[in-house]
Amino acid sequence: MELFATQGFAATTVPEIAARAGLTTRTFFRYFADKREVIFAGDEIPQLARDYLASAPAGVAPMRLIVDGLSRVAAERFAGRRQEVAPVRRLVLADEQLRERDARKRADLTAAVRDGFNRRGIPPSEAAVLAETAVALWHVALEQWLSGPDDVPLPTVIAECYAQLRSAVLEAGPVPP
Amino acid sequence: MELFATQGFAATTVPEIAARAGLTTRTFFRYFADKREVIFAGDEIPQLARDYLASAPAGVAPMRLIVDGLSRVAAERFAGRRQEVAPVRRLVLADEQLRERDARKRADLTAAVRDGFNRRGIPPSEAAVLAETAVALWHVALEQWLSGPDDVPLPTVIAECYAQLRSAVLEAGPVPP
DNA sequence: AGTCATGATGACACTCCATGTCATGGAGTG
DNA sequence: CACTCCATGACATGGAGTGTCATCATGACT
Repeated sequence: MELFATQGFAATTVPEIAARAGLTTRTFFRYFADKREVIFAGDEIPQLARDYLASAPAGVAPMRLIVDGLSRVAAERFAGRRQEVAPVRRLVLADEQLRERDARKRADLTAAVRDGFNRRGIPPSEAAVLAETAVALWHVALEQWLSGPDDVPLPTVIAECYAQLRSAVLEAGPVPP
Repeated sequence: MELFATQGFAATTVPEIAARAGLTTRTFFRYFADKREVIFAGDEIPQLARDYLASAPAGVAPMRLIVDGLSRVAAERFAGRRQEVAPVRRLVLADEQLRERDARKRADLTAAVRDGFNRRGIPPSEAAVLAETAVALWHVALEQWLSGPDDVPLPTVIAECYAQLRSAVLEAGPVPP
């Protein structure tokens, strides 16, 4: 992180990182699949999503499960950590390769949520729509939370985003026949 | 595409591609920023989205704009081309690097749609939610269309996906206060 | 026809990422 | 004390991607 902060991600080589950590390049690649993973390794959110969807009571409306689940993850893993998450996020957004890897991680999370809904007996097509919606809400809320003032809790932002989605759907009405 | 079909994407080197095309490796990289772009280059959909949102009449409900716009792009650019798009999609889904690039292209499209809504005067936060929803619907519908039978038109799948989103939101109701 | 600018391509060298392979050494175990 | 196991180092290699200069075809202008 020190090297990235001073030189940027792209300009920092793996040998540099390894040397700073007192290791060889080869050992670096034994811990991280590639250079980008050094930022993203150890992401537990997909597993959290699976666990939450597996343990939630049956019969709850899926979209309610989503808003509840997002708020819970927000409260458990992000509350009070905004000042610590924001710099990493800035680093990711500043580099094309990292944005790309971030997009892949997002796809991984979507797959986890879709899988979680499938295991709850929701048919694949609907599960896909729900998973995409969940992750979309999550990302918009996170981005907004990180770029906004420090005194707004993430669950509040999530609720606002969902409210916007809901009103957009209500305003548009059903699909024309 | 011939090389990718027989060897897979990862096992095909840029010198191989260049030689098959009668060019040098250096020239390949003058046309494509990297090896992955050879699959994705020339994607016009983000620009289509911008144009559509710029030219659509004012006052239309944004979510209606989305469903209409997606159906239009589907009809204009994908109607009858399912047999031609599906193999490329399979190639992308079979390779990790290509899935990653695909995720980035999706993010690019999201940015274009968000921008389009912003230019229509929709506030940033709402525009972000709308853009994410639009691209989510698009991807789910496209995936479902490509994996399903050949006689279902893409606009129909889009309408079904939106209907699922709408009923999920209606079922869940407003956010708890 | 001759000259010149332009742009595309080839040729070459180079750095960095990523991986396969074997050697080494230290921590436990009997 | 020998032995196994595992992490790391050392080394070699190949492929991606880029900078730089030379070459050559094209077309405009005189």
